[in-house]
Amino acid sequence: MPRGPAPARRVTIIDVARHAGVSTTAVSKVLNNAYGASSQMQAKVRAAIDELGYRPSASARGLRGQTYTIGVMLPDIRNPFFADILDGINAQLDGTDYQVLIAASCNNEPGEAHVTDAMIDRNMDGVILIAPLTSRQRLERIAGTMPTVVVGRHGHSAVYDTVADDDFVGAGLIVAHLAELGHRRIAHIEHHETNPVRLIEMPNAVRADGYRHAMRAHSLGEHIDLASTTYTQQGGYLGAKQLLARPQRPTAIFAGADIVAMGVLDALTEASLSAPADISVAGYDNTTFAAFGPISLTTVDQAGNQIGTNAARLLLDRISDNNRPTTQVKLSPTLVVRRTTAPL
Amino acid sequence: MPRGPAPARRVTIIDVARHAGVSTTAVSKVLNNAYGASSQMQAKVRAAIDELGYRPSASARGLRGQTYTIGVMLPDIRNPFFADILDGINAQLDGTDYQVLIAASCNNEPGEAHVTDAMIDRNMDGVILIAPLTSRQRLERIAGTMPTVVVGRHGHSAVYDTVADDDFVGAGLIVAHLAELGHRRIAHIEHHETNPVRLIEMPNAVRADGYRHAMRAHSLGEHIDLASTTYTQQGGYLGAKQLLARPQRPTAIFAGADIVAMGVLDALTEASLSAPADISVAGYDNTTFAAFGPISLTTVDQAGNQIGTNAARLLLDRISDNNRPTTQVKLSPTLVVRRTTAPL
DNA sequence: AACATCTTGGAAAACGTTACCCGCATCTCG
DNA sequence: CGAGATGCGGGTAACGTTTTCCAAGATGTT
Repeated sequence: MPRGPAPARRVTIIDVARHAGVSTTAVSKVLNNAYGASSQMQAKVRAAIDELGYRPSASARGLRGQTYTIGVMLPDIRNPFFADILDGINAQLDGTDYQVLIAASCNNEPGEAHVTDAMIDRNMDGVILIAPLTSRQRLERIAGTMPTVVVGRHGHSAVYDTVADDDFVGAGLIVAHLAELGHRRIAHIEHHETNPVRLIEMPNAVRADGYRHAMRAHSLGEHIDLASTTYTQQGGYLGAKQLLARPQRPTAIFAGADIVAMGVLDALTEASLSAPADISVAGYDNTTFAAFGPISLTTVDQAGNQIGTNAARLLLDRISDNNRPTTQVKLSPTLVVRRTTAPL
Repeated sequence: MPRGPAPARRVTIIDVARHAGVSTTAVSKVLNNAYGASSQMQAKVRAAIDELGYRPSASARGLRGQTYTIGVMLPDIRNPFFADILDGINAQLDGTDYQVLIAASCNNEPGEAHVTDAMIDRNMDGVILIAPLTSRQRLERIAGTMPTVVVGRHGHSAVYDTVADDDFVGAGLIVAHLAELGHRRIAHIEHHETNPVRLIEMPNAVRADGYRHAMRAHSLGEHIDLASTTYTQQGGYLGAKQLLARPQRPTAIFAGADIVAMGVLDALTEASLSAPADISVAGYDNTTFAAFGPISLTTVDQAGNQIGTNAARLLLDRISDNNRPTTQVKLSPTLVVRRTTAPL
């Protein structure tokens, strides 16, 4: 069964112009709210647009100027925290002419390079890069090509704006909470990192730093105990197994991310232990699943929604004025106490 | 601090041609592996491309032909089942020149229209629409504009390919499993639906149908009991509260989706009940979180990965030959028994 | 040797927009 | 009333590709 016979040529600006009895310039002016179009002409043109169902071609527009497209690079589509950020972005961009397109699952540097190149090739008007691994140098090159906002990475740049949560403070909140409950042997599962720049800029490294600092501040320096794996469920599982095998088993585990805490709970179940009866467990991110009743994980809320809103706002600002100085937004995390942590 | 002074004009095909001492036509031919380029010239051109770091502009390409972009429309980025589909799509497209871009969170018909229009405007080479609510008529109009694959919706079309799981069979698997465990009062939480076309085509409706049919096949017709809410965690929560308030409380609840089952477990926790001790609970989709140890939900596996792989393959086929007859792929679900269901 | 065919490369015309500039009316102000 | 603004509309040249063509030389066929 072959497809319909009519390939149906697209309606172009020329068709609209002819139908309204004006020039293409006029139509373009109306489309862009540009100067030099009487209200009478605007009406005529808009009527023609509606009648013909005309929609401008983004490709053609891109060749001359804007594409009205904003790219969002996501490292991991499974982490529900990123969904919160997206909601914030969408909320801010709703009602504008911009369309958000997401590129997901670029979980390593070459993958990220591929995605950002693709966004540049497609003449996107701006990009929001979420927790990128890409080197600083490359990030700045990208930002030199198109308006860029980097989310969830610390450090200051003269060419791109940043939005991040204060992970140092956040880690401190968890340690303080656990210490207050009487815990002393508080262990941390971190995402392994050796790259020197990332050790300063990446959230995971800052959280680990915040953990160490807070432990010392509570005079618990001697109990600092880290398992170094990855920010995945698997990483949490493996990290917990390491920690449970220690001669001095910790009484509380601070997982660097909720998804890591899931892996910890998994390992506890397997070892016939439970939280908080045997071991207190805390996460980070306050994802939807942390709030889920049967889990009810103590965690840190990053206000993903606000992160997204801020990122989108900064991007729009930069699109409209590429020469303004860069901005760094740092948001304050809050502690969310639930049922996986208890007094010792 | 103003941004760098060099806007750095993009390298174009003209620059490459000049640098290699050939025509732009020649460069284009090499780029597209078109006929009429000696291997000697290919080498020259490729060298120039590498030296200059040239990348073709997708906008300009789109104006003449392909954009090498494939759009994926996702109704809900929080449902991890869709992530499995995406993985399948990416796996199939990896290594090709196509870039996948996702538009998410269009959870109603106007939202979907907005997204599909945006994809058409951007001259995408093809789209994969996942569980769309859009009317059949509009779907066919979209498919008339660009290659389209519809995922997770039953029914046959002459203009677009489809990939779906056999939800009717899947619902039967759950009912059979529960009946075998001795349950008779097996209730179902469905996604409310009144639109007549969708009652036939949407997975939720087919699952509800499969449930009814299987109940009768097991001579349990008199115990058919439905709560009609939505496929969300909230929907599961509300549905479960309804069912728990029935004079004849069910002994097993079949939730139409894992995310719904989460809500059910939530409601059980709140009512100081637990699964499977007090009530057996089953979901549908086998999402990552169903496999999560502390939850360990009995469910139906849809092989999201294979769904994605098939959808991407069909799309590539249609892009290369838009006149071949349409294909309907129907995959068979499998039962995954875990720890939320037990003998009565 | 004459003719047909194939190979290799290039010139030039699209594709659909927007930006720049120009021309004509119509005001405004001394 | 003349000169300068101002308002309004259009002509046309880009933007960076791909896609016809077409020409010229090489090769093969009678």
